[in-house]
Amino acid sequence: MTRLTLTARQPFNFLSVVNSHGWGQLAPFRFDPETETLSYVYRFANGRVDELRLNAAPSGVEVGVKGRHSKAELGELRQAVTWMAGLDQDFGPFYAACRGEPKLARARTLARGRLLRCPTLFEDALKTLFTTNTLWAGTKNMSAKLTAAYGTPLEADPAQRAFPTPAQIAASSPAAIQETVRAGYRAPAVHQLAVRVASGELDLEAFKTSSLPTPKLRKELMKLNGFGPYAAANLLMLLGRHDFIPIDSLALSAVSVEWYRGRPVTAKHVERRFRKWGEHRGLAFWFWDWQADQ
DNA sequence: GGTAGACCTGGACGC
DNA sequence: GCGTCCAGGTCTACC
Repeated sequence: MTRLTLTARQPFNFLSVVNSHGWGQLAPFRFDPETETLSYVYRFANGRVDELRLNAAPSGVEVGVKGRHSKAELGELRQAVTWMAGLDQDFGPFYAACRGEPKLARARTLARGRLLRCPTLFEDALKTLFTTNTLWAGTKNMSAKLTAAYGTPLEADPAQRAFPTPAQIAASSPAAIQETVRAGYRAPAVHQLAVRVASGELDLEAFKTSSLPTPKLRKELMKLNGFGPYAAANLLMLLGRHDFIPIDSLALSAVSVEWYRGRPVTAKHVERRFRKWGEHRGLAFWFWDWQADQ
């Protein structure tokens, strides 16, 4: 077993990352609450597949992976986990903005702000697509079925698979994806995204380091088939851009209970309530202590 | 710019 | 076991 200890910018809380949103429940992630271990079946750039085991370390994250690995593989692993757990993200300006707001009083003490991410934006994009117009059980199902149908198996335990690459999905067809993944009308969008990325026509990963202003980046994301305002805002949050709020039905309901005595509200009401948080809008919304949660 | 309806799946419910 | 209803964002057509 190889063990790496990666240091995070402080404050950092491993469980806050794991529990930041539901990604830890989506294949090929798996979380064991007893040991507080987050597992992920990772596919290296050279095609090798291994299971990563992530645990809290005093100053960041400890990564365990079976077998011997080359220097290049370990370097790739460091880079991947740093991205996934947002180890180098700085939330100082957000915490400063939270001062004086009781509804965000716990943000700094719990080191909230980081959102668990997948190694590739392609995987985050497909999972975001799987959250649209369905219940959470459906999102989990579609992620699990896509991984099981197209991902490369782990040699030691073939029941476990890595998330499929764009090429693996592109080699299939929308009809096959609809049938095996039960993705419904989303299947053509899933296949089209995979084909565009696999062919090199679309460099999704470049969005991670894009210098485009957030509104322009949002426009680019909304050009993708199946990505409307909610999905684009969700991906922007994962990219560390927090200017837009992913407004779904739960968001409308939470804002309705919080400020409008349960009366129906629209996206404009949500935006109005969080306008003052500027570039931290998404974070303020995401980590707000909602009445509806109590 | 706003609204209505179609797109799919799976869970809940009634019979 | 079967049929019906409902929740969930995006897209398109229409006003």
